[in-house]
Amino acid sequence: MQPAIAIRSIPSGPVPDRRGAGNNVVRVSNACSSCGLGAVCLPCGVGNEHIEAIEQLVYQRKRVKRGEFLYRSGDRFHALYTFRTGFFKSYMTSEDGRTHVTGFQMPGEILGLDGIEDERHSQDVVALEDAEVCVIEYAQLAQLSAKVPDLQRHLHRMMSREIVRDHGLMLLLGTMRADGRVAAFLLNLSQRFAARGYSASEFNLRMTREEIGSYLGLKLETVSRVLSRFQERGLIYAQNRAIRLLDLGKLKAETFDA
Amino acid sequence: MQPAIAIRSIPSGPVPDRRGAGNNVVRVSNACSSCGLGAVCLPCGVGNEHIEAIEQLVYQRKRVKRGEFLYRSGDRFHALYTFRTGFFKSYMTSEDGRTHVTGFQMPGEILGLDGIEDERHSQDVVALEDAEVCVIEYAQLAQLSAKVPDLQRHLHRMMSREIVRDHGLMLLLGTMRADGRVAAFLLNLSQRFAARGYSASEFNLRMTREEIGSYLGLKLETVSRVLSRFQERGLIYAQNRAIRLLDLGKLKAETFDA
DNA sequence: CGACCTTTTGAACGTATTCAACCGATGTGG
DNA sequence: CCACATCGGTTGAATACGTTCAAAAGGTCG
Repeated sequence: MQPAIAIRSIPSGPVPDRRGAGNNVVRVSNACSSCGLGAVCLPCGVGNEHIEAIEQLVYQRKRVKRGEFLYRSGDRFHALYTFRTGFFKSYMTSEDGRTHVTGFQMPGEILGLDGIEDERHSQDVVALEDAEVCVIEYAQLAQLSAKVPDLQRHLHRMMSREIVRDHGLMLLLGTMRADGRVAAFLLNLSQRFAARGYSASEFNLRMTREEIGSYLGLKLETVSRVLSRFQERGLIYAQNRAIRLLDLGKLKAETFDA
Repeated sequence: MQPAIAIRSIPSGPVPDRRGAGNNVVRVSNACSSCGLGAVCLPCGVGNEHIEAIEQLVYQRKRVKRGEFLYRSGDRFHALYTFRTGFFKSYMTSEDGRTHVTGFQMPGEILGLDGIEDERHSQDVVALEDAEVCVIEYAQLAQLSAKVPDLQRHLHRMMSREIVRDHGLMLLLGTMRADGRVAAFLLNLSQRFAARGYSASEFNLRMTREEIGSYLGLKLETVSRVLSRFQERGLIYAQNRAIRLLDLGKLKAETFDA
């Protein structure tokens, strides 16, 4: 048995302004410019001269506690969401009740795109960690993006990114063995933590083995076994939710055909 | 051995205007209004008063012969595509050379959305059947959709639909057994043929067992075996590319947990 | 008409799943 | 504060499913 390690939990993001508070709707007027997520969030790629306009879009903040839903399948679509702090998972349920986790979302990533098609959401989105969510009314976003080409472009890009991401996941689900899937999953998390300024090699998982398995098309026991195997081989150190990546090269190699 | 059946191949769509021909660029000005794909294509959902504007977008037609690429991974993105006749497959290739078919496209469906993100296409798209493609310059589409809210809405909807479609496929790849996958695949094709006015129960596959397998995350032998099994049980009749669905109910039942 | 590609089918194999037991951490109520 | 219940995670053994390897037949296209 290896010694336990202490991995600091990811610190909370900056606390937003609370001026002009309504009842349960808190206005956060110039939030975006002080948010620190600029590089990964909506304003990214939009010129500074339009930041103000974007800030007007995010007219409402919402707190979603761990275990609560941001939205549910069948809910009427009216807004897109991003968030400063917290962690979400999204999942689909089929007619006959099978469920599949479609993604885990980190601060700055967009949620709600599944609802545009037919004005109803087709997934459930639940917080795995308390979250501060920025609500972007779709009607307003559409209106503004018609006036600000950069914003339109950015919105399209985000949707396209989601499509490309999904294709990547399909490739993983369609062609990789269990070891490759888990390795790819860990490397993906690592990269996304790094993009947010956290350690690329040490982090805490926010989800259970079962949720990982659902995401990767594996059973929870298989995920557990693969993690144990990686640990035996010295590729990672895993203690429950705490993960330390010890050999990124070998982990990457696992994603090749193996 | 059952007797061979003759399945009519899907008739070609209407032949577009060719007035105002350039060199290899053929202008097809009021193509959309006479195309017959309205219900499934770009103009769908956009008021008649704007049809003309949309027709201006499709300023170029392109012929892509069977086996030729519409675009390739890495190609610079500049346009979205739809088509009146033909059949395409799209696929991704990973760093280490594994490939995965991400979709089979029928007339009226949109191609190219994967390229918006970083101005490069991330997939290869190849014709499985000679095709007449409508090229929609992205810059123009973006410009027009800023002026025509219905068009903007419709564009967003198409991207969202692609996202939702991909999630459905992920669910299939992540949770279904071989029989369920193949059944779901056949039913999906059936539905899409029906939406285009063709028989829902009799059609010719345009793709090989290997391509089906790549799409479904199975090997070609497995696809072949499942089809044989379905045939023995009287769910379908399959003779090479010709498919006849004999029991939609039982086929649907295959997609439930089995 | 001939070469090549696609499809089918069989048999052996390997990988992930299933079922089950156990452990440890977390949280609740007495 | 401790006892207990619950949940999440690990591990083992047997099983089931899809893959791999191989051979042969049937189609298709130049």
